[in-house]
Amino acid sequence: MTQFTTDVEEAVRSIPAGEVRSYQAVARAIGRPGAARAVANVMARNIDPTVPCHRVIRADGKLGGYNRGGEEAKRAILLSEGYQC
DNA sequence: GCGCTGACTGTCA
DNA sequence: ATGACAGCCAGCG
Repeated sequence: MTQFTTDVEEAVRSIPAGEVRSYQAVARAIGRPGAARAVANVMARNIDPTVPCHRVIRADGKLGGYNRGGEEAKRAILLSEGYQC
């Protein structure tokens, strides 16, 4: 586990339920603007239940991806949390 | 230390 | 508006 990963997890954990943040926004929050791809990489490899990675979507409003059932599951979770996509 | 990969992003055609 | 291309960053072999 690297510091970068830890920072990403913390930033994602700070996202309130029903809200979403783009990978770029998270990257900026941890002081690495432009590292959106690296952030996505952390999400993809690190499956941590303490991190609401389903609240992290693309900057264009698309869901992006999910390691636990694909975009369908992600969309379902977001809907159940109150996020209208 | 080098090069490839990916749940991305912004720009151009 | 939709698709293709290039740029950026961290992790891994």
